[in-house]
Amino acid sequence: MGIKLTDVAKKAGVSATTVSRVINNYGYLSQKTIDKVHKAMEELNYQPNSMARSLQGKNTQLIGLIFPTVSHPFYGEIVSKIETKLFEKGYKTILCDSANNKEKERDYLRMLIANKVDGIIAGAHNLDIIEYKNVGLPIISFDRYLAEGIPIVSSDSYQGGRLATEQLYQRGGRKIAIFTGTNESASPTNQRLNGYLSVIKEHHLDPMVYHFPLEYSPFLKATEIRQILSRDKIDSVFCTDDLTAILVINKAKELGLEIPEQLKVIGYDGTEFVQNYFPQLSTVLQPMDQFVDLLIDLLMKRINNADVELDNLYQLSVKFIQGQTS
Amino acid sequence: MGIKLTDVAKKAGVSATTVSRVINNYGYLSQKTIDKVHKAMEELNYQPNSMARSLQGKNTQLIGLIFPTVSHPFYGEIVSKIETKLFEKGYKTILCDSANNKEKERDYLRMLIANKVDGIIAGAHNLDIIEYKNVGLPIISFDRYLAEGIPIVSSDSYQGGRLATEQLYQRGGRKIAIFTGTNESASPTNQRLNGYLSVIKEHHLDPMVYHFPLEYSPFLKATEIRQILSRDKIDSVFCTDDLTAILVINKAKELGLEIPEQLKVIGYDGTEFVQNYFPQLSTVLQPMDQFVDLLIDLLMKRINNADVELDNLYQLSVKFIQGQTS
DNA sequence: ATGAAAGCGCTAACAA
DNA sequence: TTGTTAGCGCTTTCAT
Repeated sequence: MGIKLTDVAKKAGVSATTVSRVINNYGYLSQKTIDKVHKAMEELNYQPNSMARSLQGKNTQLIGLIFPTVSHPFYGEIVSKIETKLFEKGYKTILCDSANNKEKERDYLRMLIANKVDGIIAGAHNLDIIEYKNVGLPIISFDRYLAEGIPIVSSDSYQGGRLATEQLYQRGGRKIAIFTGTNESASPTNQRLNGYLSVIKEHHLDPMVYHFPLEYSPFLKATEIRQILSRDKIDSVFCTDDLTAILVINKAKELGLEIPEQLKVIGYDGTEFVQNYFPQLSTVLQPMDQFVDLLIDLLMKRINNADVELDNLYQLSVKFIQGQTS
Repeated sequence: MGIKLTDVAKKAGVSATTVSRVINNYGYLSQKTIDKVHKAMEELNYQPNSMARSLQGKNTQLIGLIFPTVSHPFYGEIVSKIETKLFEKGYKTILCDSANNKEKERDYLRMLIANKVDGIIAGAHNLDIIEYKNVGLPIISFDRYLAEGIPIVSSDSYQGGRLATEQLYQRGGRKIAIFTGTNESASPTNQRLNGYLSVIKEHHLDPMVYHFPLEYSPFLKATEIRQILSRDKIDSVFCTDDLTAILVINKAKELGLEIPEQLKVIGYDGTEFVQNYFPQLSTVLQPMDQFVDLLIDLLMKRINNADVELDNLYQLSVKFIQGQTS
């Protein structure tokens, strides 16, 4: 293997203990010794072995991130932000793209335990609640219900759903549809639907709810959207994510529908990516940076004190962004 | 800490060694013992400590991935694919978003060494070559020159550049511009420019080369693109990445330019994301899955035999995808 | 101010 | 077929 502590000790003419003290900046040391050791470390290009360090029961400074996939710009963006902030705090990130696959998620969870990560931030779940309960590690969840006692950070999806739907109504929409994912009753995301329904009800409109299974490919989804748009009388669509909204816009154009005159579209997420490359899209902006700050703050609290009292749900407020599609 | 091997040994009434043998499926064991141990492991919900294992000098089964940022769909997609494939092979992925930041990249490199990763796949570099040379770990590079002896996997950028430019010419383009990144002479990416130049020369056209610094925000880039489009006489643009192409299309629309009649645009990358959500874009498709397979194959070869002879450069062929923007 | 020795959880000779 | 023992690289009492 590489250069180790004893090599440095030998070179500097001191004991291993002393080198360890220098590295950890701990105990009494003469400046002369410190310099000697530093010099030896540099000459040997020495890197302490993290494995050996964490064997003592010290923190691994490793955090597991479980998200569906970073190939999705929304998750890519939040993962990137989390990773960056964690790195600044001296943590490394183990990336786990669960791919919405139960087996893979279970394997990952095991692996993270085996690797003695200090904590987990999870934005995906397909496992039974019990499996998350048994992890016995600090976990914070993003936008999903995992298990009792695991705090959830999410946007105020109910308000977000209301905001988008109300906008569509104000702009003249009367046949307002919602395009959303599969019904996961316990997750905050589902509140977008409830927000939509409440506004629909207030205005005495007919709800038009379309569910798209998670495992649908974008192509399949697009095909179905095209069918819906050409078949059903719809003048407005609230999509519970921006990418679906983009599909709707593409298909509407193919069908010769004028946007926003004949069809109004509002998305949900408002990533930097969408703001930069699809600035025309009206959307509900989720506070990504606040998510990240809060997720990490909460996780750090749990890591430093496993018994700290945390709320079950943290809801951050959203903002409507007026584009040209509504 | 958690449950350890000796706890299992005690519970099963055997020695630690025996438990170790069961875990590693190694040496002679009676079925009875195996069952006993398995039973104890399950009852205790035991997970071996990877740290302790790798201290013996065994592989950590950890791979470091250094890429600019997974918030970019191209890198998000390739990182996601790499991660998935590595996981299937029993490796875990440490994600390093270098953010094109020299300090961060250096810190990451140190950290990966300290964590004794088995290898590195790097798709970013801002460090001096010497630093990569000194890593002393299997490294494979994606699309960048890192140092002598570190194999590069990339698309055939020269051909790609020719392909796109030739297409623009065939479709009637005579004022063909290229929008590209900063000049990094040693990197394959730069060959896209050379491919462009060669076709321009063949047809006796004037080269129109626009460089955009890497650190430009999309907004800044868009502003500049708008200026260029309204100021200079250009009838075609070859963008060396798809996102820039999207910006060009957005700004062209703002300026009332008809696409492809008044302005033809071709991008480069052809991620699944762009194919799904921007199907109208003409682009040069990079073979993502082949990249991933090759990167991992090469890395595994180096991991299993540090002295294995590998080529310096692996160029995979690209494919032109005809959309509606050219 | 520094060093010797024990031990973190696991594996691998070597014995039995 | 199983157990004993030493040791991976580092930290941490306890001495000196």
